[in-house]
Amino acid sequence: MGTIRYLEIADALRAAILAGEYAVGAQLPSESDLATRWSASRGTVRQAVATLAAEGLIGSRQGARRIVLRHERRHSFGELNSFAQWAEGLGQEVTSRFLSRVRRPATAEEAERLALAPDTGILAVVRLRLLDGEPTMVERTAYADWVAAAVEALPDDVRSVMDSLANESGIVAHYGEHLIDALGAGSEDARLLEIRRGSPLLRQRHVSATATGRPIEWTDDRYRAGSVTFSVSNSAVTTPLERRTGEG
Amino acid sequence: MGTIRYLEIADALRAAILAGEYAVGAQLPSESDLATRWSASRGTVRQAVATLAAEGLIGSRQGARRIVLRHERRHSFGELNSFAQWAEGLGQEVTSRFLSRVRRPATAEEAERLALAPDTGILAVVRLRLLDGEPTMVERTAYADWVAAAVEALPDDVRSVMDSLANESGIVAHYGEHLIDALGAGSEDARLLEIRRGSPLLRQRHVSATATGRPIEWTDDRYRAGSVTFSVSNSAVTTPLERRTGEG
DNA sequence: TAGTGGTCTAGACCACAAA
DNA sequence: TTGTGGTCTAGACCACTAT
Repeated sequence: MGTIRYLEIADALRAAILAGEYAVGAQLPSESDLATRWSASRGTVRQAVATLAAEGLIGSRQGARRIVLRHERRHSFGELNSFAQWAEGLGQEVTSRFLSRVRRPATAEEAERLALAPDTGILAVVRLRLLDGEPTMVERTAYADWVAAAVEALPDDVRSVMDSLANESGIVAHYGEHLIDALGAGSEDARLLEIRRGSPLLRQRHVSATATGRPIEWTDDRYRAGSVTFSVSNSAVTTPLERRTGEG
Repeated sequence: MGTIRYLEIADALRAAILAGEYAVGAQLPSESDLATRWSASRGTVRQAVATLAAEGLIGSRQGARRIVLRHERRHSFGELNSFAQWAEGLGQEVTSRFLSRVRRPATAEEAERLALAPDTGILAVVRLRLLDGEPTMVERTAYADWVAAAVEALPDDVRSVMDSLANESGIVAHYGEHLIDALGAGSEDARLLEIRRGSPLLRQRHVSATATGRPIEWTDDRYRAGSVTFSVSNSAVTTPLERRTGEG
């Protein structure tokens, strides 16, 4: 089947690392070892270990064996972009309270983030997300004009809009950009999350785009402080995280 | 010189993208085009474009040309790990108010994050960072026992501890892990940052490690809300960011 | 000095996209 | 159908680490 050699090797190595077969700091077998062991070429082995390096699990330096950096697995793209998918992976019960869904002209920021002409009609949706019954996050999403109809066709209580869009309309997110900062709860935030106005919130704004780079949605998610933490690992060669001034 | 072929190609492509020679969504030349144009093998060209893909600048899908996703450059590892280096890149004046520096036994969390035995002596340092004179961030760092002496040898008002450690002692950070969340200001935070207790703060905790994976420092940085934003870009293939429950 | 990862080549075949 | 990126091979030489 779709048995891709380097992914097989990467999966096996990842499984061994997550199972604790290598201590943090321990050395992995050499590339040539792995190549003979899997009867694969060195290039294929390198692709496998590059995958794990990109996941932050292992590190390498010229001349020395690769070393294990962490034991924890990394979440998938889907888990990052879909609250429902993430919560399910945790085994927590996720519910949604649907608050509003209106068509209106895009604000200047929405138009820019969605690469639309100013005042293009977008679909604005507000939802409250609960984890195990606890109000956890307020989600305000602007869907681009060209997906608005597909979103409106979904039932109000749909578990995951992005999952349903993928299944029903073939609209799939391939790229994302995330902006993370903190702010005080506004009055609507406070009422919905059952906290005081001005209480600290963790805000994650993100835009999802298709494989062709076309923006699908722009969302502003506000989490109660203490309910989630974002984690990023980096190295001198891969630096996915960036710090910016102000509110991005 | 250290003229590495694929980095040359990557640099040229990156420069062209940042200069706006390709619109967002525009297609890059094909791999074979680039290979002949640079008289390099296809493998080398692929390594170049993989570099840009890891930076989030371009995306790709089998069968179609690569496309440009963004025009902005990404910060370097150093800029992410060193507040001073980051602020300098912005052209803002960064000052530090030194608050305390004491040796004490590691807390349970510090010992774990630094991979030390419980109660090992660490060096705890607290600093207030100001941007253009504005109190912006409170930084609480625990340096591992084996670097404590080197840090103590530095002057109190050193611009960047990590830079100085690299220059003076050859201790260089190669890997980092970052945990980002929000919380309310404690009384010390509030006093130092000149805000009210409970005001929202953006917290970035991170551990830096050497090329061999040995943890150097564990820090808790708290930013005034609105002063910084973190940004991460991801794709279906590279997902460096992760969301976790609770406070990590 | 031997082992290891980093770079590079020149081919090959396949899966997928677009016309 | 043609072009494109994705996977894979079997070599080669170099830079660096470890001993």
